Amino acid sequence: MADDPGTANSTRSLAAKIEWLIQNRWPAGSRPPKNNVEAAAAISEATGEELSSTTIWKLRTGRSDNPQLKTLKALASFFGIPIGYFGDDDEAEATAAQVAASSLVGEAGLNREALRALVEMSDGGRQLVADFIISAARLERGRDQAEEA
Amino acid sequence: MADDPGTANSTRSLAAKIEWLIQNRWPAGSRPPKNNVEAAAAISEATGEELSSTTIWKLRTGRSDNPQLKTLKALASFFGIPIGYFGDDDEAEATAAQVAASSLVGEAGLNREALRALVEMSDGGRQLVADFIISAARLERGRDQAEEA
DNA sequence: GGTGGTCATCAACTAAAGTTGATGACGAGA
DNA sequence: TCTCGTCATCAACTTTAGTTGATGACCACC
Repeated sequence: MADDPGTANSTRSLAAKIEWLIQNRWPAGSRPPKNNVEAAAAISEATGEELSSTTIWKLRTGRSDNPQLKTLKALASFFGIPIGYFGDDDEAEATAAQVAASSLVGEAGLNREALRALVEMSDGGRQLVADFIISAARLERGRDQAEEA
Repeated sequence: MADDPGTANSTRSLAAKIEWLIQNRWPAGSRPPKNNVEAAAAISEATGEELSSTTIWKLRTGRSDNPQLKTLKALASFFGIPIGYFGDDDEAEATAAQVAASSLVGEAGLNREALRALVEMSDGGRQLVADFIISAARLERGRDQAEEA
């Protein structure tokens, strides 16, 4: 795995990313690469989204580098990666903070319903929540310390 | 917020997602919605990717629902979200959590403090917070609907 | 009512993504 | 060397995303 777009890729073309997926993340027993016909057939069957071998070829060779959403979905689904993998490197950097934040939320153990509610809330609402959390935490800490003493 | 971003998240169309972004995540002072011409101009200027107002309109109204990668990149970059937001619902929900988290972390150090407090909190405390969020969101929804009427 | 400006909507066009079928290069037997 | 099969490559076609310019609805303001 000399080149690894999965970790610290920087200026890799879409073609390179897709090539890497095919070489390194082929499912079904992590089988090594295939020919384009077989690749297309496997993806089509696995995802239900029809993809021709020529499309695979164009993407691998950079003949086209602007696939449509349904194509991206099919690839992402097949290789088990998020669509964001195909995003810009700029964006990868920008989302790093979000990924960190999301792991925080994961640790925090908020349930799905609450998260979803949080998403649709106004900024003011979120501020309210933030204040609530802080005072709740402060209360909790104070109570614990009181018990210790 | 005509279209409920949170409730029927499972079958949220691309159009609804984009509409939600425009209504709820418009940058530049979180200004309320715009007309399509202004929206397109702002996105074009901010991202360097030319987008016509008709394209925005088609996406908002569902007249087209299969945008190309460069369009997705422009939208994601402009709204400060990962491209995965446009993916399937599982993935969208995951990234929605990231978006929420980033909103929490976003502006004030106060919010960062809230997240940290959340991590330290007991399970019971977190449950309390989750319930608080859900009812706050419900209240907010009710208030919005009342104002609309 | 009339006039003017704004803006969503649409029809017609362009560009390019994706498909289909053909071709030719290449390797493996015989 | 000849033949056969495989497969990347390509050209021609279809489809549709995205653009451009026009139209008419709507809302002021007079």
